[in-house]
Amino acid sequence: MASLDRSLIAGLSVFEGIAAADLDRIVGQARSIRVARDQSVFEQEQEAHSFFLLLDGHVRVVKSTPDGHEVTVRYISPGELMGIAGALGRTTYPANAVAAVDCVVLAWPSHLWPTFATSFPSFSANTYKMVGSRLQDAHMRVIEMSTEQVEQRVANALLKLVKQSGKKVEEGILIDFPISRQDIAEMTGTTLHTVSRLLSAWEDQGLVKSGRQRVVVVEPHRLVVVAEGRGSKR
Amino acid sequence: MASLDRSLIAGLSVFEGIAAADLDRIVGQARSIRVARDQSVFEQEQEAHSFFLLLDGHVRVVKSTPDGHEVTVRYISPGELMGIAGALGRTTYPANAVAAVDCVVLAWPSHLWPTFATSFPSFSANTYKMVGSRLQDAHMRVIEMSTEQVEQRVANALLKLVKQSGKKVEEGILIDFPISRQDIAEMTGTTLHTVSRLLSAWEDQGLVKSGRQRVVVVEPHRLVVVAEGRGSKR
DNA sequence: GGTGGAATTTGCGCTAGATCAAACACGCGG
DNA sequence: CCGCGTGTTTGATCTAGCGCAAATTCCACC
Repeated sequence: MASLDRSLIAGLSVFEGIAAADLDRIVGQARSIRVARDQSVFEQEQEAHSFFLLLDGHVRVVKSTPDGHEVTVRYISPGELMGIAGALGRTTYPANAVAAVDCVVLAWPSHLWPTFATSFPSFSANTYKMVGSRLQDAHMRVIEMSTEQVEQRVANALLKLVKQSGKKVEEGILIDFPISRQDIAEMTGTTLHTVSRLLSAWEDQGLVKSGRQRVVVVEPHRLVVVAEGRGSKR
Repeated sequence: MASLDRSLIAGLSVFEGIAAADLDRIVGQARSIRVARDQSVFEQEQEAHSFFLLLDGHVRVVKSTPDGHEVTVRYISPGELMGIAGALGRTTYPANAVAAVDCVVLAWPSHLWPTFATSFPSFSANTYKMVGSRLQDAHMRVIEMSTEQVEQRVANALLKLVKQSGKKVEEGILIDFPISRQDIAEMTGTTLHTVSRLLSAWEDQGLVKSGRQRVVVVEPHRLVVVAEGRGSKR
């Protein structure tokens, strides 16, 4: 196994407040895995043998319903933990995690979690803080779904993606991984058709520029206006 | 202050695996509070000075949006923790908690959380397990909102309430606290009008019996059929 | 350079459910 | 027992956005 360096994880907010020596001990027990685009990191209902840290790439976390619907729960960015089912008392993964692009992840066996949690209190505190913010996110999603219309939800989703993985390009801010209309639909609880119509309309107004699996937000602030329901309509 | 007895909390799943002496120490630091119906236990954005355990009654956890919408996040039943913002690294409460009926709660100052967590590992494990299942719940809600229609969501909400707080009466299973059409609408992301129409229809079919702030589920299994989208329609 | 498949666009009709509006019942306090 | 307020029912419209269908564009690979 290639030697893993603590520099891989030093500076990540999850590992904040942990001594260098401890970082070494932590990294020492991980193995690093390369995951090709469209391959899955872990799968819904599968035994949760490991938990993961995304080092590079982007991962889409998706839940499938029995009746064949797919709902995207979140996108994971580099530096984030995923698959921490064990820390929450679960024995199986609650969702599928699939690589949106080629990715590099670190994996630790789940049985290390209790040890880590007691040996490195700030690690566990940071992790639960993150869990808290995900709970928060999920509640926000519920609220959005209950009170906002599709147009606002899609605008919000784009803004969230921009904030998370925006990359400056000359035309504006590019969402830095391939994302289809269908993907956006699964994030917002609508259909690819409606997303397509919205993007077309926004493109006409100069808010965004989009192509096949590619979205560039040209005028974020005007998109914010739409997200708040103060768009041209209404 | 009346002496609080460890029997108040022994047997609750959150305190599972904790020695009697420790239970005494835990209870010893709590104060018990009576909360009248419609009064709030804690409020959104307020400083999270305490966390709570509901001993008796039912509490509705509601989030308010800036534009005046209210979304019910969950109902708390006796034995459940609430307001554990501190455990998740938050300093303010994320929602309002209002008593659906007269309630009795135990309250601990938030600053005790870190001590409790390290002194009673199983307490913290149990708590995070509960957080995990709430995260799970929230995701389920998002999925429901994205993929199911109102009829199914309302049926699901009733079934959840029945499971949580159902009380057998001669006509069927009563939801054991006052709940209005409006309340159900806020749980399911719809309007009181639609809820009223659904309940009327179900009453005609003999699935439920309902009155002012009162719902009795007569035939749970048939309601399950509706919840799964295999109702008479479609 | 062509070609097949996937992603996208766009039109059209339709319906679930919101919105608006009004009448109604229940239960409480006087 | 009466009235009043809050919760509920029910009707009548109106529309956002879904479902279906067909045309089109783009890309990857041969």
